[in-house]
Amino acid sequence: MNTGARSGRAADQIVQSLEDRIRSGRLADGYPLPSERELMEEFDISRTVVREAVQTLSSRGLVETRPRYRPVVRKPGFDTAIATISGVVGHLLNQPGGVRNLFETRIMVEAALVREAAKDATRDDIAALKYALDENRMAINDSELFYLTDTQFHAVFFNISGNPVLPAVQRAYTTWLAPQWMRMPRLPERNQRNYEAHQAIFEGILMRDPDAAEAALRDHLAEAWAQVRATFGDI
Amino acid sequence: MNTGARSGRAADQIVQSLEDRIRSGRLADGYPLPSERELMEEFDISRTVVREAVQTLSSRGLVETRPRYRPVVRKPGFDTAIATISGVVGHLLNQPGGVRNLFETRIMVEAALVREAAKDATRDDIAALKYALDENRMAINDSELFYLTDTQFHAVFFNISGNPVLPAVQRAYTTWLAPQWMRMPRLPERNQRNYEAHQAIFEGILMRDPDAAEAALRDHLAEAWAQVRATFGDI
DNA sequence: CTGAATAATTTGGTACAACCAAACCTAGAG
DNA sequence: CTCTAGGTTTGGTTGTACCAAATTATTCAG
Repeated sequence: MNTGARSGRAADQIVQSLEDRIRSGRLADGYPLPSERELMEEFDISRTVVREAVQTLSSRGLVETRPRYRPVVRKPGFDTAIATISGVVGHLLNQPGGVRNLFETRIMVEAALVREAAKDATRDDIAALKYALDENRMAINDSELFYLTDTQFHAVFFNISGNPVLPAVQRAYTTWLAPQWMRMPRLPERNQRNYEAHQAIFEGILMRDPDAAEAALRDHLAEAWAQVRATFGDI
Repeated sequence: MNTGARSGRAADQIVQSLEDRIRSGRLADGYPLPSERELMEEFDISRTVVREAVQTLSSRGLVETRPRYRPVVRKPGFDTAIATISGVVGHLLNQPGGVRNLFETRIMVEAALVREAAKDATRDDIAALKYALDENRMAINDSELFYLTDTQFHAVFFNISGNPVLPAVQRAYTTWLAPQWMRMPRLPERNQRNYEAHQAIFEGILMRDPDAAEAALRDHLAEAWAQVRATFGDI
């Protein structure tokens, strides 16, 4: 059937339909989509449209496509949402002030989290912090490992509230800001200083002193930023 | 030339190339993309691949496509990034606790902004707040207008820092949470209470008292949330 | 000469058939 | 039972063709 350009959007109906199936679970998470040829029969459309629909689903993060593999259904999570905008963010970060603007929001968010931690952290939360801090200390002489434990330490703050948005946000920050960090010289003495900064934040939380904890966090991140600037100049 | 499936990604190269041209300005913002047939000649590929590339660009927000019109180049901004994930976010909000999780992050972010405002707001910032507050008061009896001025008042906080990410974030919050707000009964007495809450926040900032301002903001948003729950139940 | 009506051309949306190469599946050899 | 060889399915790509809307060129009335 050749109906030409009806409304200009044949693929959208397919997208809608598949979207419903994914949300309802009729297309189960982790399983491959029906083959393109099956879909074109089922919906009575050309493969062109099927492929367009699949691509749309892919760009919305509802299916995961690798070249030459069957698309795999993915029920979207917050990480999916973040991955979706990574492309655009890449552009924004390359603009003047892009990295700085993003990093500033990170400071703001994490400062808020640290305050909340200082006010509300449970015994378990503090134990988690202590553990992460110890891991961090033991990695001072291994810069690769230190980077990991550093991230882990900060991650604790994003996990405390239990709100699933926040860990995703942290992963976004680390992903997007990683290119800068990765290309910076790894100096053990910096590790030492960073560890001490972490310790100061931890102290503030232990003391239930939001202002002190926040101040320590801000110092820490401001210094990190200064190091970035010293390496890359104004970005 | 039929080279079959070489590497599985012909469109990606085109996307890359066009992306560069957009970023460098050789494809100027606001102008239409070359026609599909021109592109297929220039890159020596089939129209299928051209269309696929264009769709990818569209999904990344680098071009704006309307059915039957030439795609228009759009240099991405933070709003573009937000628009890109709106689809996925829609899914997430329909999940249990989705709205709540998002609203909680909004409280957190805005609380942080209010604190910063209380600490650092300039004379101009405070004037802007005062103006928004007055507009808000004068709209108490017009629920439609009140909603607007309400949003405007909160917007001031997202603008103070000058970081362009934050206004985009606020637009995202208002867009994504609007469906709930829109369907809630508009009662003048609620307008009155909300105005008073805004006033309290403003007072806190005027007094340079971050704790007071934050507390007022949290009360305000918590009450808004309570109203949402009263209307929709657990969501 | 101007402006509106009209014709010609371009361009995006869709369909269909065919081909390649990688992934997948199946059956037979070891 | 494992492993390999071969055939089959499937995604990636091309080319051609057609329709209808958008754009441009042309014509003609005022």
